[in-house]
Amino acid sequence: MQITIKDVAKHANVAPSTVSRVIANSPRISQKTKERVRSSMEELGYHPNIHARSLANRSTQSIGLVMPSAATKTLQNPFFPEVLRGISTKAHQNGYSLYMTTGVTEEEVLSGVIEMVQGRRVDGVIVLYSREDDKVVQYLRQTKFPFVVVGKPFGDASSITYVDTDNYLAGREVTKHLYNLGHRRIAFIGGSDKLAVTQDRRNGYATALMEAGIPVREDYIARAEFMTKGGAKAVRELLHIEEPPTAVVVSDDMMALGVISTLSEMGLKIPEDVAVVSFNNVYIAEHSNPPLTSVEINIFGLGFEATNCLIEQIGDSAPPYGKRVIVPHYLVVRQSCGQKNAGQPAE
Amino acid sequence: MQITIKDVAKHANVAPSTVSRVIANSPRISQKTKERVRSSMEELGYHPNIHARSLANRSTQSIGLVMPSAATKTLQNPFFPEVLRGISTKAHQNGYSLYMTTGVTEEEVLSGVIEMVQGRRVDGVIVLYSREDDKVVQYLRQTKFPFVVVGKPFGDASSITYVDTDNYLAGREVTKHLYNLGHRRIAFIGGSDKLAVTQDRRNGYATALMEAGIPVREDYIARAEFMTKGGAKAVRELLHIEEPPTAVVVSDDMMALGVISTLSEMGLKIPEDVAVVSFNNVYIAEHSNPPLTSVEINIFGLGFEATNCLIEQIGDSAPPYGKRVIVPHYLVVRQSCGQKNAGQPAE
DNA sequence: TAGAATTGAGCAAACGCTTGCTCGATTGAT
DNA sequence: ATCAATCGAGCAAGCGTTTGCTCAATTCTA
Repeated sequence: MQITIKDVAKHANVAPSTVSRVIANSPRISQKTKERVRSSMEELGYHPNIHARSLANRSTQSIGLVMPSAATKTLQNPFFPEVLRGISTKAHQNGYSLYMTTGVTEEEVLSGVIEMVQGRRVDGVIVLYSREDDKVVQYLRQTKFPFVVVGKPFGDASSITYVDTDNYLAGREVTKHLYNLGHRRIAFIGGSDKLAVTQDRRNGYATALMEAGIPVREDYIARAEFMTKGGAKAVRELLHIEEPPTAVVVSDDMMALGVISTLSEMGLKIPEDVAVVSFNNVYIAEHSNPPLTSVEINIFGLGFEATNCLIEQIGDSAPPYGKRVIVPHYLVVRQSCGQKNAGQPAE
Repeated sequence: MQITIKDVAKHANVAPSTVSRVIANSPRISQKTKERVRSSMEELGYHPNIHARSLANRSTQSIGLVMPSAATKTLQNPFFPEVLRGISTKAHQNGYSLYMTTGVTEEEVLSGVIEMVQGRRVDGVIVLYSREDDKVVQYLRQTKFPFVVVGKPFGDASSITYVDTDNYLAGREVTKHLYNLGHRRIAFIGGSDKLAVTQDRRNGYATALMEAGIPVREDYIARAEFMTKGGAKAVRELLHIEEPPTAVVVSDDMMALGVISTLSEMGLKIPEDVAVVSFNNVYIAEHSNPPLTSVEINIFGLGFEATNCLIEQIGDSAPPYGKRVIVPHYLVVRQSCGQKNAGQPAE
């Protein structure tokens, strides 16, 4: 059987409550007693039972992670491991551990979350995506359970704590960069339209075009799955239109990988024939062929900050609801977008 | 406050114990009562408190994950997300959730594990690596706590359940493949020597050479960190020796990425000047430049099977200790190793 | 139709820990 | 030297479930 607080108490010749207070390092216990109890704990190899503790004081020291449905697919995108690193680092620093549920459908994910929350399995939740009409966020919000979103939430964003990249700005900058390189026919390939990240980046793209006096062509905007396959498919379509783009803004590195390998297969040179820029600057962006120009968004930082906010929220009962943290980004220029003047000038 | 079993009991006009038995779907409860209780649960939105349940039950429905120390670094290698996918899939199918601790030093990891185990936070543990003299495995084994190792454990492997690739065989095959391509000066770049995976692959490599009548040269064997940086450094050293190798077996795709980009930087062509093969066939192996020839080891399957074994172990009290599962692998030939006759024939 | 067997549900004692109160012993003030 | 204040530690009541027993009601047997 397990060694319980009673065993320790007996061994140290005190009451269980005293042991408990020693663990909590309560000032009500004398130094002498504390030492005696501590050495008993040591000697017996005592470790508190987490469930008993959580039950008694209604706090687990853990954080729930919500992945997009089909988490299992998602894990293939290096974004998630990286954000996980950030989360895990901060969580660990503060003595929290991580609790993951995965589900393949939206319903499964939601019920997983409900279980975490109602079952008091976690103290707070981090939602690793932001999707329109998302049940999870709705639920979390209405139950007033501590949570933070990675990405910009929909609806009444002002009341939700979130950490995000300024994707709108990033989209604008990237597009402008291509414009400055001489490109005039610039396309956009995004992931699911329901995702905030796609919308923001696309809007930034459109704004940049408008600022440059270039009309936004619907047929230059493609959407696809967030993986290489999606990118491959999308770019194929784009290049079949009459006046094919000379540059393309891709909303995600993995998609961009798909884009560039497809272009190579089609016999097109990057960046000479088509320039490519994308977002996230995941680990492998630098190792693709050619290396990807990509927006470094500090994914680790997103995770880290999100966890930070969550822990704040859990701690203070005074809810600093509606806090928002924007993690800075910057463009990392590599070969895939070409040099100045390398693009085909307009008309 | 939370809705408890008592609330449900009151609402359905039964005793708490009855509610509990309804949840467990005990045959001792009549169909009628079950339905009544169930609809009460539904109506009140009842969800059992996990901690109370675990406390009473002595079972959590969760699995502990042990990452190598510096987990946070490790997460950069796509191996882990992928194995996580496998684990998560199987775990989810069986109603288990995942519990992660991370630590940066070995001691931290160990104490995390002890906490999980002694604190009865998980029902079993999956160790995601295998290292010589590993305290975690020692501990787990001596406490007789259910666990399985991904990778081949050291010491008395026969008493430990594990799932693994036949890395020895894979190492042999890969080396032989290079030999058949005409290479005679074949080097090996491995990760930490303490890791079973490195040792096995290296031994396979050495065996293949010996079988081919080629002496194993110590200066052809390099070790490095398990990431691109490591690969880069190692290959630079290898190419500085007098008779540089014409082919190199790299123990990990990420290292191989480092290798090939370093080679490119040095102005060497792959596979013409140096052929490269590696292991794991992670998602991006196919997207590197040139695409990597790599051994597909079914990482997902490793995770899945490991979870499967663990759940078996948790379930049956009859311990099927010492089970071992070998997940099959196969070589995926891409450009990085070149075609037949492309290598430089010996002498 | 009486008594035995069976069925369905409740009682209450755990599970291991926390925490508001209580209370004796020490210390300090007068 | 007396009484109040202070300090250190223990008592016991939870926290929300599970589960071995008990027991009343029902069904069956003879």
